[in-house]
Amino acid sequence: MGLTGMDRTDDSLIALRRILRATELFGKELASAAGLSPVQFRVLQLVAEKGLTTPKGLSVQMGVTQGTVTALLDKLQRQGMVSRERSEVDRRQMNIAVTEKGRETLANAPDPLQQRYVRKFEALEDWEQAQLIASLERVAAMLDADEMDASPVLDVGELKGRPA
Amino acid sequence: MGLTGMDRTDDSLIALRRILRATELFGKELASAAGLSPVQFRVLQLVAEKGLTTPKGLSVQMGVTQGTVTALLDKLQRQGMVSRERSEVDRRQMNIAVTEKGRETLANAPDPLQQRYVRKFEALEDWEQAQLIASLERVAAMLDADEMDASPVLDVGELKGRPA
DNA sequence: TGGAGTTATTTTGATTGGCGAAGCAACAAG
DNA sequence: CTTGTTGCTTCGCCAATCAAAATAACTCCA
Repeated sequence: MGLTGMDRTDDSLIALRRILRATELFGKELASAAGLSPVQFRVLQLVAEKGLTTPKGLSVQMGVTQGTVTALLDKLQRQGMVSRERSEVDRRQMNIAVTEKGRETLANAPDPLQQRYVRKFEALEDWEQAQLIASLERVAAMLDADEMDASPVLDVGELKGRPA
Repeated sequence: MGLTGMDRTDDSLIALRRILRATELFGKELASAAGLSPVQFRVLQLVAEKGLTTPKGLSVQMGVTQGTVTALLDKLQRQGMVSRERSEVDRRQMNIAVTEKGRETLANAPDPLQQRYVRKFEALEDWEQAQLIASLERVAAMLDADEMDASPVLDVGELKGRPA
């Protein structure tokens, strides 16, 4: 059986792996460019996106334990990237916010992955963009949606409220 | 500016992140199912794919240093998953091969990500599959191809020899 | 032959990310 | 006020990673 079924599946998996690999490598690039580790950078981004979060929120979003988040925040705080303040409404909680320095770091750290991708994506024809989005969302759905706990995490996706 | 340009880019990035996240989580699942860490599993897979490799080859393929690979192979070897033998032709090199146990482990470790994905992918209409592949490859190209060192890594992709 | 330089691997000594369990403080419900 | 729950931190541990140094083997040139 020549170019049918299985081969196509392979092709799609290969493309997927390429995507995964590219993003992984760029993550490292990014990290060192910003003077933060990939994970630290990600935390900083999440905090910035939210404006204000809690360790708990981050741990759920990132799928790691709270202890891990604490450690990461320790480092970010030591570097002056985020601030930690006890919440007034519920004093068990800590409010995490980005500092000015953190914001600058984010602003000055060009995310090579996104920048390159964004540039190219925006150069595409309208219908191509639409097509790509449809495909990516479809793949994403095949990977996570059903059959899974529907994820504690979607966050970004939820903000945008995808259909399905 | 309503639903144009930027929003689309966002949508595509969100889908991308969803894909990334799903694979990351499944990696962990997989790992524990197989009794190996995600990275160890990946190494084992790579070795199996190649049939015979060297630490150097693996380090390039994975984008990590050789020291790291050595450590990983130590563990896999201790668990009887791979064998290390000095190469006859160049005795600086070590030949890494999967053992029977390693092969079994791979066979019995259901890759939930791939399985789920594969099942769904194969259920798609022909034209849908083609469309998805085209889109994924396009995205992959936008992420890695040009502008980058053309990557030391493609490996799987090279086996299949994609065009472009 | 015999260096000099290069390449493949391992070793060593860090750091980071991650987990689980234990501990502590604050809230919630009786 | 007790009991249970929740949010966070601490602690001890392990895996993954790196950079740099040490070894060993190869290559090449004179």
